[in-house]
Amino acid sequence: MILKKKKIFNDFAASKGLRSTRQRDIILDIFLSTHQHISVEELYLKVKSSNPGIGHATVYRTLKLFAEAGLAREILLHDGQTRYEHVVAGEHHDHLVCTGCNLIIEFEDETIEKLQNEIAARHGFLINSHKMEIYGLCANCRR
Amino acid sequence: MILKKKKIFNDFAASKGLRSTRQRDIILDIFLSTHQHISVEELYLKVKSSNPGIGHATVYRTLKLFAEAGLAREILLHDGQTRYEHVVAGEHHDHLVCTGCNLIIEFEDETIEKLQNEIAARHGFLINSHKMEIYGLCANCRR
DNA sequence: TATAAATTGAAATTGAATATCAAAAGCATG
DNA sequence: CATGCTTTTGATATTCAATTTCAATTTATA
Repeated sequence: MILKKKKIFNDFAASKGLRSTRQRDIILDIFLSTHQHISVEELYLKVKSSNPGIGHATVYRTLKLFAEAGLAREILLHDGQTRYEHVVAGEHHDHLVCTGCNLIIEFEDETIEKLQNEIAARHGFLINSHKMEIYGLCANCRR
Repeated sequence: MILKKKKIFNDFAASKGLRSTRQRDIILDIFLSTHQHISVEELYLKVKSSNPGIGHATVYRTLKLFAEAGLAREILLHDGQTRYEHVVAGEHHDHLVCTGCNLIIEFEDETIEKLQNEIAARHGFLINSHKMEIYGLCANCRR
């Protein structure tokens, strides 16, 4: 699984004529070891703790590459930080976001995906990606 | 319609103990006269052209009030600018965004809304709002 | 190994958004 | 309508994420 993702990135790098560097390997390893929805800053700190030499800009640049390669997806929630989540082939999930405690629950719904395709087709759109977030209060915060 | 919205804002202001000011009236007028998805900067420039005295900060502050009052909704697309769209009571639409030319098409789908409610219920969520954006290429850009 | 090209990282820069705070304006009261 | 209190405004400074710059380093290839 992780190996497969590394291969995806290597293939992407090769096809783009990118060079293989120690920094990108490290950042990829650490990104793959994280949970969902990590912000660039969070990942940067994680990287920095084991590899103090790696700079800010490199983490930003590298995450953009991961997104281009199809390994990661940028998500904008409402805290002013860009976050990245893992892309799992053939799977797309959306988010329930609790405005009380910032809990994020992922869900997947095939019917919604289908409807999206229909809507896009109706407007002549070729879908590349989508995102959906539902905001509200989770069971805990409702009390 | 516009009058109704002004009333909504006035009622909101009254309930919050906010004062009625020339600036807020002007910004509301101009906001109501705009098309969908205006960025704060765009609105600021519009306001400034007829009322050079009105400041940056006031436009930001006032748009936040409109959102609180339920007249406007913040949307984050992918250009680093916060945009505001008009909220129409009882109606919610989502967006098809063309990554080629930045065309934005609105759509509404009741079935999706229903599914969202079911999903939320399944997780014990109380929905407050949601947003959905589908990214891809519009009919023109596909060619 | 030498060369050319890509990559890195520190620092500077950008740009959106917010905070600060003195001056101005709104509002209630006498 | 003058007074006094509070909110609001706007110029400016500040914050903070993200990007750009560019000299030094590293990688790939011959």
